[in-house]
Amino acid sequence: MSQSLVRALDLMAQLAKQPATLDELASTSNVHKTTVMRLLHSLEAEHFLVRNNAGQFQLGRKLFELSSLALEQRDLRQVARPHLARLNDQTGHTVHLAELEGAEVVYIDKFESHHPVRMYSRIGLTAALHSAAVAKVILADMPRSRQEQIAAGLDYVKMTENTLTTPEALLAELATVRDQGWAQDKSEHEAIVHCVAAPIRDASGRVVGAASFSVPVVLLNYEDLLKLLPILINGTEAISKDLGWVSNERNTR
Amino acid sequence: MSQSLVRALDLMAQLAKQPATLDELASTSNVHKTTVMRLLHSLEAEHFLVRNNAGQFQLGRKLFELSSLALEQRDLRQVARPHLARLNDQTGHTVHLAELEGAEVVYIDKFESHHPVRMYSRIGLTAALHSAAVAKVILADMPRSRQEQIAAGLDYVKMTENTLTTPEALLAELATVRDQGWAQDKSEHEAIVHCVAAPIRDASGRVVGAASFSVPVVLLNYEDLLKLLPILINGTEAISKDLGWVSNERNTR
DNA sequence: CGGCCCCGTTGCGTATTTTGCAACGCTAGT
DNA sequence: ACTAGCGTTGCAAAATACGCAACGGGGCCG
Repeated sequence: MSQSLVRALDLMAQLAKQPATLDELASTSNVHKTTVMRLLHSLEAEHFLVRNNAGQFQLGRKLFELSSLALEQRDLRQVARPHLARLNDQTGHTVHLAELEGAEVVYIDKFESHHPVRMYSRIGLTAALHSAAVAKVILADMPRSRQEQIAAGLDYVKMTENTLTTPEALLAELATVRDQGWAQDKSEHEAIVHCVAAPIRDASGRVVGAASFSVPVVLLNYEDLLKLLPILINGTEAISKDLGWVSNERNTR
Repeated sequence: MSQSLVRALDLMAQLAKQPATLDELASTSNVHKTTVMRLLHSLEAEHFLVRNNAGQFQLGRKLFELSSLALEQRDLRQVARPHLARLNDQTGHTVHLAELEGAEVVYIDKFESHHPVRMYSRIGLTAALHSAAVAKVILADMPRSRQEQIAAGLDYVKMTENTLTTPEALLAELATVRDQGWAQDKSEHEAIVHCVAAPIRDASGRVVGAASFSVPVVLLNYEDLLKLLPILINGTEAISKDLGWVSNERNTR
């Protein structure tokens, strides 16, 4: 496609992990040193890159600026933010907001736990479609045919004892989620955390995103986790209302 | 430099402001439609771009991922985070963290005010060197010669009544900041907010960043703002210590 | 129903832009 | 003084990106 662009994006991805020197970048990317340098210069000129005190290259302010700007553009995020902050304040637990982006479910906002035990996640990462609670919630709203298509295409990496590993299991789970109006992740992704998620709908009644609590099992057992559900659903419904959703409307997909 | 790359970065900057269609992007960037499309395709393939429901192009998850990853790489940010969170909790006011990046002072972290009146800022933006308190703090640590060089190169846009408008005024201010160990922004940037900032030092004693409180004048008058100073400095010193700074060391730049 | 406008897409020939090579300069460390 | 690591430059070759012109499919309006 566009060679130089793709190469530059790849360099940025490398630099996101850690600052590096020219030669390091050139060798790990199999691109000639000279070429790498020219790309870096362009990135630097546009402030996507800076050299740090050690003389290494690292990503620069323009990247952060575009990211935060673009994130603000997402209506869902804007509307949800105060509600999610409230959920976080009330419970002290990690709150995530996820949205469908193409064929992936992406975390677009996060509020850190107030407890010392944290879980690992990051804005911009994708949620595993067969294990994350937020993904289940979003998939559950899709037409059955699409669900089957997606379920057939996953590779069901077994991340813990409880991970669903077959399309059938996933489809059955999605049916449950759809009926009950929320989803769980009972240590299906990471053994040490479990989650509950609930859908967010817009004026058309379609699910446009999901919010979740992620809690280390050492803090709350499954039973206590479920006690957070009313609070969560209260929050997601408030967000949905802000998006124009009317609750008494018959949700006829 | 690298034409296609620079063009692609420019497209991303456009899209950060708002989602757009192919033709819109082509016309505002003076690049042929076909070319724009090919660049967009490359960006899309790398997940820097997605099409939204309306069929428009918007920035995608990879951008967010790289940004948050790269931000985590910044040692200062990592170390400062819990301290800043505490400052934010204690006071409820907006807390900023800024760092020198090349010849610019960039906001690399932010904790929102708990009060309804917020101020406008964004991670990745640069601070105005002649008015922002965080910038003053960082500049104040530089050698006099460098200060003069920078002071001579600014364009002193007058943003409020109180904005410093001459190199002399700025240099005098920097001397004061250096002596007193903190800086103010008395409605010099925005008439409705004032700030106080304090330096963060690493093991070498050099100033590596600054943290600040930004408070709307309607919430606190200047006198009350200054009462936040002990809390702020307490926080920045704690961060400095975490970075290996030893307080009794004579600060002989 | 027909025509129009907006949006994205494709094929092709050209030449501009990017690429790789080889060699150089600088600094720091031994 | 020698070496190793890092970034930089000039140049010639060609691969890559470019612009053009034209197509196709919706959706909207008359």
